[in-house]
Amino acid sequence: MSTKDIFGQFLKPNSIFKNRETLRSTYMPEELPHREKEIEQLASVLVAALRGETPSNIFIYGKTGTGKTCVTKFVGNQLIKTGKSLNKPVEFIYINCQVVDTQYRVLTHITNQFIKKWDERVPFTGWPTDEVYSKLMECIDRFGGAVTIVLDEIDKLVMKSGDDLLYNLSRINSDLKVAKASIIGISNDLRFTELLDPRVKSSLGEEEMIFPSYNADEIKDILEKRAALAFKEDVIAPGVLSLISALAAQEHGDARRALDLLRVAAESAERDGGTRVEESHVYEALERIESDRISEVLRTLPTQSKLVLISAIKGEELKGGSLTTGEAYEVYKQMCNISGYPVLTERRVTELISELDMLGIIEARVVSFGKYGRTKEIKVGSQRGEVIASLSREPSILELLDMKGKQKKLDAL
DNA sequence: AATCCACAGGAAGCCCGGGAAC
DNA sequence: GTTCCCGGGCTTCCTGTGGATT
Repeated sequence: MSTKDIFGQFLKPNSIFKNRETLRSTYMPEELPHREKEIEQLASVLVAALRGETPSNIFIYGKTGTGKTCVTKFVGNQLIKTGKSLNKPVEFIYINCQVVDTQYRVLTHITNQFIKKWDERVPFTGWPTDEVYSKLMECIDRFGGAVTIVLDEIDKLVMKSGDDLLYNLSRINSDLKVAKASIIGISNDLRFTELLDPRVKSSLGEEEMIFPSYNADEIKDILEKRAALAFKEDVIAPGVLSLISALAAQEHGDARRALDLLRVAAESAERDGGTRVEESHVYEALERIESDRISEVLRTLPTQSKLVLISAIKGEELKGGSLTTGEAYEVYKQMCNISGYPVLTERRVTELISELDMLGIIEARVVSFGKYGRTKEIKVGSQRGEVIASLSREPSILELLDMKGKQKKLDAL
């Protein structure tokens, strides 16, 4: 290549964006349309913090993309702001329990939020949990104000490590001498409270809020407001926003997904060098989002999970249909022997299969063949091609997929 | 109605690598 | 050093179960 300006060619032309960031899920808009009621309700509970009282604990439910996180953070920001202007000590701590996913980690995370103000820290491992808890109490009391702790995706944590953390946090106020604390739990699974100890349930569920899904009109409205911030004039072809809202409404009214679709569609329009986002770009985006998701998941998949996945693909191919757990395990064992990886137990492999199912890479559902047992029916779903393409980027894996003449062994099945 | 298959999936505990405190 | 913690991956052992077959 000559001295051509390689970046310039991408920088200069016809960017259709005015501000791309406004379409990202991290962006916090100044207003949240169709969530006024929820904001008000949440604020009416949390205002107690500004009066020096203890706000009630709250459970928030709603499907993904219904604005739970957004509304909570929004109100939290306002709370801090107002607290500052009134000179009231309030603290608002947000934790995503899918990322911070054990009792110990949540406690250290919260503690470190306070502690960093006075230059210490709790190590990420090493201390007994109750010591972290005591330290947390000490820190909150030293802070002395009202603390609101948000546990987002709380169902993930409870499913993984039980409700010990929630039990401890629910009696937090009786351990505090001067400060006050309240908990906001956010979940998209309505049934998860069934897993909780009744005491925890009643203590944390003092207030309950349910976020309804957006309908297509509301999503369209949200999109229009964001699009006005994100794009230059007349960039969106007519019908595009309606199409996206309709697609998102099909998926239980997921606003985040709608915004993603719009952003990715616009990006592919931009790449084409076009000046308008057309409906075709939306369909392109639909596929692109899915395939990006899959390759991202596969990239970070542990080797054993990959082996199980390949076994499912290969087994399906050999059998010409869906597999049972037992069949998949047989293929998996062969696969390990061939490639020299250690063979895990069937118990572990069923767990890996379930994980792959939850990641949406394969479909595994429990079926009963009556007298002939009860097992899981395993299918490498509609994204089969995408999965294989993604896996094939790794040479060592490619070898396994080809299975170079080793079918003989597998034919024995 | 009872049986019984082929697993599902819970519980406990091991081992390892991280670290703290003494 | 030793001894204590926590978490992740894993095994061992186990009880539970939907529904075709008996």
